[in-house]
Amino acid sequence: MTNKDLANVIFPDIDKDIKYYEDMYPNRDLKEGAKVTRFAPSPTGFMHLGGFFQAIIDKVLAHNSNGVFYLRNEDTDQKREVKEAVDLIMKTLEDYDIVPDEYEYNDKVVGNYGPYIQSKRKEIYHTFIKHLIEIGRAYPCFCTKEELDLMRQKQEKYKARLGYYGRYAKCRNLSIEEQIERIKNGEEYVIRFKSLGDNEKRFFFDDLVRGTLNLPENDMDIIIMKSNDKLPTYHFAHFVDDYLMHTTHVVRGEEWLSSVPVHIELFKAFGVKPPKYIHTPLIVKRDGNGVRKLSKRKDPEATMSYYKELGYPAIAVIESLMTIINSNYEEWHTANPDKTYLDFTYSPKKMSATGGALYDLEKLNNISKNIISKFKADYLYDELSKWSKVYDSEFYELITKYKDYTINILNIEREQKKPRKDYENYSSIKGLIWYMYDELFFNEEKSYDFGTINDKEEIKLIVNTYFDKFYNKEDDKETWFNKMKELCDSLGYASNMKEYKENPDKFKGNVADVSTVIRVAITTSSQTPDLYEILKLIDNDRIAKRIELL
RNA sequence: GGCCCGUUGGUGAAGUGGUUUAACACAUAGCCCUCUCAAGGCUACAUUCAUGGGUCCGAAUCCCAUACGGGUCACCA
Repeated sequence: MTNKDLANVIFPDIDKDIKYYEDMYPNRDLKEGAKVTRFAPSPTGFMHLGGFFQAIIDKVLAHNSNGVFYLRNEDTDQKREVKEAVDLIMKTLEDYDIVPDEYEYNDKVVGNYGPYIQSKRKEIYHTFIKHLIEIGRAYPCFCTKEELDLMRQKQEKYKARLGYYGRYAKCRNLSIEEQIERIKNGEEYVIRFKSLGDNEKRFFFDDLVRGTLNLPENDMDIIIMKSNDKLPTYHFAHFVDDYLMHTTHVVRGEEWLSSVPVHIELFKAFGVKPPKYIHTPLIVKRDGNGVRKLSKRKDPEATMSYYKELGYPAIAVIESLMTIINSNYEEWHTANPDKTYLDFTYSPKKMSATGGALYDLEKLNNISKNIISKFKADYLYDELSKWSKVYDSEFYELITKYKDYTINILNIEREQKKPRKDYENYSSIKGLIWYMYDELFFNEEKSYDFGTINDKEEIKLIVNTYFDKFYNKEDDKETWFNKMKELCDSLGYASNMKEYKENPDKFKGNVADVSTVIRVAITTSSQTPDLYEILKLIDNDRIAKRIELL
């Protein structure tokens, strides 16, 4: 009895060999230096910000080197799989315009290195595992959960390293006869990798972010194939897929750093070169006095859908992530305003290796405000329309009914060298311009705060005098403002701020107080864009109705 | 507990032995401008790089120890 017999008992139907697949997936025809990256999420039902963060890096890396960025669905944990997860992942990548060069979705396969779904690659994994068994580097393990628990307890008691290795690996030395017999008896088993490593020995490993690391060799006989569905574990699938798909750069979270010795030994067992690794910092958030990993349950901002619901432009989210990816990004972007983030040369060495990057929503808001302020009004309108259609149907109907009017509102203080920056996302817009719509203005609970002037009669006097005697929709801005000053003079308010400051007692108030009254009377808010523009957009009869409410 | 990674301001961080009196950006505060707000302009914000020791003429930068934070040790990825 030989290992070959064992391999045939375990995989009687596998008739291909490694070479077959190596020939099937030859080296990619790319120019020197082209990087092949992949986004490899497991479909568990939501898209984590951290995964997206990695996808951006993958995309930038591939784009910059004329390489390939592909999507691989890591669905080997069928227990955790959520059906719609794949749709969500694809949709998110589409929303952010980072659709991979190669992927598999809804029976559509793009690219020559598929299948890109791990559950469809079973035969390939089995072929590689069979090879390992044949050369004596993998074996069936019959240990039950209870036995493993017992082993762990023993290890804890004697303060030994935890895990299945060395003398604790009791199935590694079973005779082939016994192995075959137990399999034929229908015993449950997993396949373990037979490690040749020595935990006392160390080797050097280059992580592109952290530099050269000195790590202990792996000596764990890790599970490479699970018992129930015969699918590989992450470690083994990582080796097979990234080898066959010719990934050059693996971008993954730093939680994988401690598995590096395992992965290196796997590549070594097949005599092939491992890819380069970029272990990214985890994205954390402040929690009391400490920081912790962003959690999908506690932190809404951990999920990509959060940004969509609030209506952040996709590019704003990407840009804010870019500032974490490489902090010289902003400087670069200011120096190269016409380029996009895809043109930026990402350098892993410059990436912070700090325990965790704190994702800062304030920063996002700032970036987003700047980006939205540069949109043309009709583009903003289209985006707002798309967003509100899904998340605020009432507002959607309103802006659809008054499309041109809405565009005009959005255009206030926009067509200028330094456009106004007050919309941080689409969901905040309604709260800032609601008063422009009579449907909202006359139906919402309102409270007026006129600032320094609060005598009712005085307020009415100011407003009535202004609209009866001074206001004219045809006026240009300068005339308009001069009339505002005339109004002040006629009612005993200072039209000149300097004069007022020098001699406040001589006046009832100043031009700022008066314009605030008019502003609030029409909008209820003292914080609005340019009053002149606002008044221009509201017809006189609508203005009259608003004055009646005072 | 073993192993691994990390520790510069409120935040992201630049910085790899002297050009650092520690960049840039966000946030915060103040002033200016101003019909409001936003924007913009100006100014302030780490005498110090977790702590302690060492090497050196010179250290945030190199070495050692300690502390603290994180990761990992699953038939999850």
